Amino acid sequence: MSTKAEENYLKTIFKLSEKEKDSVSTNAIAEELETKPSSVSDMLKKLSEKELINYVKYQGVSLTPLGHRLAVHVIRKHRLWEVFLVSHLNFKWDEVHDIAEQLEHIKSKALVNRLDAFLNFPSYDPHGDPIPNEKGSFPKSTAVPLNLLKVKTTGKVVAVERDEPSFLNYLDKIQVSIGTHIEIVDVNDFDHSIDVKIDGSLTHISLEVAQNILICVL
Amino acid sequence: MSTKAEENYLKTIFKLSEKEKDSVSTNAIAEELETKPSSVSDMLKKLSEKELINYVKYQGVSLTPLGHRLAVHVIRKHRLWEVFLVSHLNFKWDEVHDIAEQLEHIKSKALVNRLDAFLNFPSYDPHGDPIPNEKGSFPKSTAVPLNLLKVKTTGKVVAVERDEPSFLNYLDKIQVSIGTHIEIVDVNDFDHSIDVKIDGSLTHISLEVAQNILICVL
DNA sequence: ATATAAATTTAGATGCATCTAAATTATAGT
DNA sequence: ACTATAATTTAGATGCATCTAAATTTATAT
Repeated sequence: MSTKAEENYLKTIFKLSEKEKDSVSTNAIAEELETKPSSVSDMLKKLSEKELINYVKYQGVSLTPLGHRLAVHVIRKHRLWEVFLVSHLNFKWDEVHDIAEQLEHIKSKALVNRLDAFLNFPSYDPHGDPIPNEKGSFPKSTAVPLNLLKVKTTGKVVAVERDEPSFLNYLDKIQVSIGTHIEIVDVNDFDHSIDVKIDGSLTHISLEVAQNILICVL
Repeated sequence: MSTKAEENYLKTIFKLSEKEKDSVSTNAIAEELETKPSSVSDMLKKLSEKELINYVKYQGVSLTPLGHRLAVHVIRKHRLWEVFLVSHLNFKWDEVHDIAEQLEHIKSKALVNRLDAFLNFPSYDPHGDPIPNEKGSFPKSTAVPLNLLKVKTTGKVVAVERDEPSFLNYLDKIQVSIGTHIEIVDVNDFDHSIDVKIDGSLTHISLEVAQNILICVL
């Protein structure tokens, strides 16, 4: 049986693995979890003993198939609870992350699967993140970060890559949500900020924001 | 902020306080929590330092107003989640206790209150136990244990006092659930077992079972 | 009233998850 | 190839929740 801390480490390693090629560094994990590298070392040793990660000292880590399965299952629970909170309890998309962080550690296979059915097997959470099914496979998606699009391209927001209320509130302010139509009007070569047309009206957004908005080109 | 263990101790002290007059003994707590009296002593010291209980060494404990509030809040969460599990996720009444034991420790005032509203502010959980409102007050109830009724009395099951699947499954088997009508046909003076008529058909039940079925006399 | 039994607490461990400070290993620049 | 720096690990603590075994206090029974 896995502890809450172990599950959070696996989830973090999974997340970092998506970006950072094959192996994930101790420091990267420490930063993501807002803890110390020494604490991470301790935990990596334990996860390795449990055969949840492949760990060679000083060489970074990767998930074993077992660890991968566990990480995906925790992510599944997190995202399903987020759907529940937004669609049935009327939370806003910027309010659900912290609560889901707690709910994702509830242990009951039956609960997850019945919740999934109750919610009609959703494929995406309120931030547009894909929800793996019971077997652990994710729905396919062809989304691209907004900053990679060329001028004149038009697309639809399908997901956002950050959970922080500050980011989500900003999106609310500029009227960006899942499904919003966006057209690239101009790209500033100096700071890579972008002029976009959001549902008709012109807005200026920074590179950092653009990188965290995923678009499906129309 | 309270830990899971602390909350479980407070809940147990609350539960035992209902029966055992004013103060609750270390041994009683240990037995209820299936732990050792020495562990209980340790925890009582901590709860006392946090001013959640009144504790005099060797003299048993009682809840302070603060401890009482916290215990009631945990019970509220437990019972609301049980309602959700049964009424929206189609769990049976004998399946929800263990899951609710986990869910009751989720920390979010907003979550509890929105769940309460989503469920339409229920007054009783699937076992008939009263659900305190946001302020901590319980709905009044005039229920009496089945074993205290006299022959010929008729009543309606309004609650059961145990959560174990073995007990609840037995009730399912003899077709007793919340709302069932029961008539006392005969009481056996030797072992205090009881002959009852349940929705028309005659059944024989033990004292122990009768003690755990709460009746509202009609 | 006092010995004995029962209940309770203390002392000293263990495992988990974390920390700081120090040591070790890897890497990058010249 | 060598050294300075960065990354990582180890050693040694701490706090939480638990345990066993031993000591202490309270209750009981003649």
